[in-house]
Amino acid sequence: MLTITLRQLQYFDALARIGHFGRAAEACFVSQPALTVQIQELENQLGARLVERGRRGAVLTEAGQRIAERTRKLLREAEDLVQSAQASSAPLAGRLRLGIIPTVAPYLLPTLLPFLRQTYPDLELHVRETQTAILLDEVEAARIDVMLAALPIAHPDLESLALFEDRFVLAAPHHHETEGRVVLSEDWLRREPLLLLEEGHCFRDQAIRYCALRQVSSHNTLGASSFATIMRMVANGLGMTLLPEIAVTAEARSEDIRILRLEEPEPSRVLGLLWRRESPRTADIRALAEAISIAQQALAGWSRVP
Amino acid sequence: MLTITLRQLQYFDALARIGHFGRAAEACFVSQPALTVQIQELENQLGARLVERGRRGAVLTEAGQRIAERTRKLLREAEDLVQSAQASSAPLAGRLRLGIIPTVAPYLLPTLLPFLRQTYPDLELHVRETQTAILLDEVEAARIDVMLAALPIAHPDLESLALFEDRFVLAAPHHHETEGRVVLSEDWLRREPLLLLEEGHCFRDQAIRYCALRQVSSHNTLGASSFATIMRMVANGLGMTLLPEIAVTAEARSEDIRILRLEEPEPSRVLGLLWRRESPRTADIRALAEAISIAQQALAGWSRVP
DNA sequence: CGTAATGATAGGAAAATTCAATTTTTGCCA
DNA sequence: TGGCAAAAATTGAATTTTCCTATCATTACG
Repeated sequence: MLTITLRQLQYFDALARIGHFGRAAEACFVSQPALTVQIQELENQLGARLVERGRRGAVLTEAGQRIAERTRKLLREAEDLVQSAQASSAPLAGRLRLGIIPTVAPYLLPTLLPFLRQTYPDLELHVRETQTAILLDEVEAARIDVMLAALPIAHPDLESLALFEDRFVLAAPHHHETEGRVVLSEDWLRREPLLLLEEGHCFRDQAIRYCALRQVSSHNTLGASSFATIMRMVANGLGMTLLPEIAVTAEARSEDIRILRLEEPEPSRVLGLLWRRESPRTADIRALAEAISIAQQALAGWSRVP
Repeated sequence: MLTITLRQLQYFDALARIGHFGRAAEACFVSQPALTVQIQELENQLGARLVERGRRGAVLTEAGQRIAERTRKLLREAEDLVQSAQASSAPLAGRLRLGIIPTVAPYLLPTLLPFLRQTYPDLELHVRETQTAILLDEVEAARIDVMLAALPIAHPDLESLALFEDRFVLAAPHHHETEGRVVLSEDWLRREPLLLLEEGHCFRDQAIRYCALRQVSSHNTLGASSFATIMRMVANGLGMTLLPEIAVTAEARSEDIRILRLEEPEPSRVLGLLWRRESPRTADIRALAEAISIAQQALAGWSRVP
């Protein structure tokens, strides 16, 4: 008679992911007993033990793992169902949850958000900023609808759309008076350390890969959590950094910083959207892509890159 | 936050299928207001109108149709999830819902059920007897797990497994003293009307197709709802009929009935199981197939077909 | 108009879910 | 072994949800 409930499945999904009754309950914004009871009820309904309770929290049984997999799928589809209903009305109306990587969000959003608010007043955009790996998890679990990150990302269940190319430029202290394109040499790097973001940022990896390609070692990598910090250091003559062009306008205001183009072929990243292939919001997502492109073009227009 | 409930979806699914609040409520074993309220709640949660209420009941809106489709899919998967848990323990344990066509059920079940009860005491078999078309719907909607019917049936979402061949024999009044194989001729059919089951039984269609193949017209087709009725008439000399061999032992007990083999190539049907490709019970279903084959062989051993 | 069919609404009862507080279980370590 | 601490289960009361009966509102049709 199908007596289980979506709530039970949500609790179980949280428990399966987190492996701890108390913390899973917290993640669901309910008390531990509430979650415990629902899990027990689910086990009764299914006639199978799903988790082993032990000193170190909850561990899924074999059956539990199978069920957890189906549960995730079911919850994704339930999400889709709700989204699908919301997508029924106008384009870009209702709630849309967008994830953006930290090396893009602060530069794109100031242009994108006002534009969206004006063009699609019925859109309720939820923005989440984290690193690619976490965003990928969340897209896959239908906790966000679409993410903006650096492509390419190969994933069987995700679809992607490239939006624009974002070149990397060199930000150095103002005493560098070089004209024209710059060559990144080992020699130079020794004099002027390269400051990079902390681990986990894909931009950091891309920068390191570029250095490796240019046969220069990129040690001495501070590990800041934002360009703002790094640029403060650059302005104070503590080193230089690679900066995505999209960030130039915002981060290189100071007269103490000199923005230099790199020799051809210039390094760059391709930014694009990713979403679950089965997402019912594809129409909205394509409209969003359009909006982002417009915002980016406006942004590029103001750039003071030479 | 995913605030809809499976119950709402069940009610909506019933409403979508039935198109009438009162009767849908009845089908869900709740009162009409209960269903109405849940549908309203669902519409609120989704932020979309799903049904047009009118004088002639409820009609789905365009959005409603899309949602109904997703709802069906979701409910199917929820069913699968529950089944999948029940399938975890022993083979053929837990509830298994089997649909059988009426021209098979009464002959196979008396042998099959005791055998299953003995071999798989933990199996809780629910048997449903109806015609192929209805069974197909129910298999597809995951309201039954597997069906036994005459193959071939082509359906993208269903898998099938042929179990055994069931020949057709001729059941005629005892005054027919013919020895050996019989040829079904137009001439004969004029003297002795062919009695058939009512519309909807696939066996009726198969019988008619055989007659057409043999170039004899098969009008005068009473339309009984069971072989029992037909055989009573045959025994009283009111005509003859085609009978599946599986039914011979049960239906041709009377000395007033003569069972005659037909000339080669003998007509027959292939009986087999059908189930949804994604059903989590395939292991159980294959065990069931085994059991049915055994039951059928026992049955064939007792047959008094010449 | 009245009527019959259909869905919506109201009010109270029953069931479920939840929370805070407490107890039991479990594994660990002295 | 016995105490300790973390984790989950249980308890009991409060809250929320769901349901039912009875009634109302709307609509189309004779």
